[in-house]
Amino acid sequence: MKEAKMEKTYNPKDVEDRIYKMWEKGGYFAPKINTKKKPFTIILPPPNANAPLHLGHAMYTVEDTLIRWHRMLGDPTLWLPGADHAGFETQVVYEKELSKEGKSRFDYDRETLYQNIWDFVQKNKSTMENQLKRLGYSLDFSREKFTLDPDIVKTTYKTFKRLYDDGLLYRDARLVNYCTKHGTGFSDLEVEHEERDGFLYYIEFPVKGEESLIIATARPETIPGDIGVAVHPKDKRYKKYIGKIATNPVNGSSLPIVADGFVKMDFGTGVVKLTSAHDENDFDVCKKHKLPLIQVIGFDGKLTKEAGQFEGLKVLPAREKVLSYLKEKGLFKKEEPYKHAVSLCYKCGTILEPLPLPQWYIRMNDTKKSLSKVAVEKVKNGEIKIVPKRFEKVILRWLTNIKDWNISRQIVWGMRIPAWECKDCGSWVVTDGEAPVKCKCGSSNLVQDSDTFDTWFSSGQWPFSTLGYPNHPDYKYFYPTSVMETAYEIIFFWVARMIMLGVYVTGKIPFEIVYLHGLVRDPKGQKMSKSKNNVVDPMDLLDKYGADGVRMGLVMGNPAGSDQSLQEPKFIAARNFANKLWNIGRFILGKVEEFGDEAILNERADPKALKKEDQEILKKKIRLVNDASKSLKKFRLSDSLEAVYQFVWHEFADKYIESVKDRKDYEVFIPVLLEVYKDCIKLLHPFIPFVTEEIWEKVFVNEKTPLIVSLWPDRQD
RNA sequence: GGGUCUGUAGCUCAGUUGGUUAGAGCGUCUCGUUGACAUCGAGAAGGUCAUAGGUUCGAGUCCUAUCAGACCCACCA
Repeated sequence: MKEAKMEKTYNPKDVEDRIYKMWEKGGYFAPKINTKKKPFTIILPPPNANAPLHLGHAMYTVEDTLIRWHRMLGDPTLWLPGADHAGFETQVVYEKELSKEGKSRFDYDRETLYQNIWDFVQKNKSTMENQLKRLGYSLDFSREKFTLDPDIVKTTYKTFKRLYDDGLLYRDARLVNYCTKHGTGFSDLEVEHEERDGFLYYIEFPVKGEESLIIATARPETIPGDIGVAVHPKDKRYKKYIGKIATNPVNGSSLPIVADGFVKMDFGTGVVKLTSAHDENDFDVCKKHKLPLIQVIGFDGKLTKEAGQFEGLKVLPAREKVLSYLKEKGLFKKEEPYKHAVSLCYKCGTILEPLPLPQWYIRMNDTKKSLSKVAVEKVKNGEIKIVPKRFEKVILRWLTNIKDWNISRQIVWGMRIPAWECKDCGSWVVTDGEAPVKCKCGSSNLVQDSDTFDTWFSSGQWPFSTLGYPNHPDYKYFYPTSVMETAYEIIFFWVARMIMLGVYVTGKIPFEIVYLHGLVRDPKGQKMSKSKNNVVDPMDLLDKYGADGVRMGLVMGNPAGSDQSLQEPKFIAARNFANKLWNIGRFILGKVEEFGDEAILNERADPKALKKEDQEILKKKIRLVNDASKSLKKFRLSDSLEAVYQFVWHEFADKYIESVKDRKDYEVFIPVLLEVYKDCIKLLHPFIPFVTEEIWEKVFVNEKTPLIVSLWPDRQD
């Protein structure tokens, strides 16, 4: 009893590390597989292994709360940690590091660059692990995974090959959203759109044997790459032009005039120039009318030799030069202000150029067994539930309008695509990772695609690849997982793709519930970003308020799916609450000491001796257990925590404990104190694990097992 | 162009299927307490729940419109 003395205030720093090590040593994070019980599983959204954790990652607290709750319910509970190599993101971060040393990625060959990034990532990975531990997360690190672990890579490759064999994967030279600064293409999702003020330029295109056509364009610099002109088939104004030949006003080339329904008669002059290689609509139309591709903008962002006299100019200077050339020739008619959306690189804001580049695409929406259709079904029929519900509409909308997914990236960092091109017959050999010996044409002149996967292609398979699909006992037992908890920001990037790939590969849903949390913003409600210099390091908060304070401060008053702005008073209140809770323990031990009867710690009160206030508080406690549990079942974590908070502070402490101070019948009220206190400690443990575990050790000295594996109040015998 | 969300006490926000005097934290004011806790207690002030209609016996909660703000999606030259 003496060595269990409690300090006057709860000091997280003296406690957290020791308690966490005790949990780890006891092996409590690792579930015991019991086929008679339904497991509870969460796969941690793998943080990007290119930087320390940010405050948003502390929202993983929601997961730890659910995990600890289920562990206390007696479910075999697995929370599997991991880290994401985060292909493009990490390469960008690493290149920034390089530029600080005055270097760039071009100073290294592929292998060296890869190895350097690998080392960089390993360092970050171990920092992150320690940070996750400091937050108290009861992750089973014995099962930790990294997206570039050999078994994960193998699984990802197998999926790639299967998609290919099933006809759901193809290689095509379409126009890709290409960032000339980063030197890679993106999927549609990574493209940012922004309204910009620009001009619509009206240019005269001479036509043999007819009056000239006037064409409105926002991109005169692409005129050297024009390959045709289009009008609407029903447009009376231009009927007579169809089939005739217009002249390219810049280089005099011949431009067939075709009719196509895609032309908007009421836009501009109702005549469109066709730039096969730099506009998606035009690209499609040209394909239909068998007009060839002329690339006038290169992958370096400069005009190609196809642009003739404009070769070597960047896009905007080229625009000026072309316009002044046209003005000289008298073919420039007018310009008018024009607001339109431009596509930007989400990383650097560079205007993306649609450029023709062969990429691997996953077919999404155009076949019976399309990935998206199956995913839509699983959400619609309720097999997968989304919390909060409003995001169901969001994800369904996206899934039903989805386009084919470009998974090729022209970067080094990531999983190299297991596809080889035969340099003799031009066909491709796709494998599940092994280098092929020969092409079907017999040639062994095979060269591997230099591209890597979109990082989301591998993380999209995370729920089953981490569990060892298809044969590992973990996969067989823990899949489908129970909950996927993540930020609503990545619902398309990640959640939707996990559903599609999970169902496609395993035939089962990857998770039953999707719980989405919101952003953690700065105190003014601004998004945190390095450029705004308003980033709060979660580790600083940890030092100030303890892990419990940070966890509680983030969860309290924050319902699923809503953003919150960081409020220090919330963390202060949470820290104070931990201290209040702690002091209730001190009070009880003080009473035990006062009456000098330690045996009372093991005894129950005689029901007949209970006073009215004893019965009252016991009754209220039962109701509390009920309410708190119900809220957790509905994923209303904040409600659960708040109910306990109110009860502990304003019922138990302010009223009952005050009422007990003058009483002498300690053999009655001390057992009551202990009974109520114990259940409160349990109800709070999922939220604030450290202080509760420490109290458990100090006050409930006769308990056989640590609090982390004790039974939830309503599960007691 | 389409869609979603938000607007509740001075501040930051809860408020699940509509139901008695609308809640919390912080802040403010008064008083108390230094033997559980000053990271404390007792009490108080403070809200036409954005606005205008509607449904209902009854609406912060449902419907419509308006205003203000945030965000997401989108190939219209």
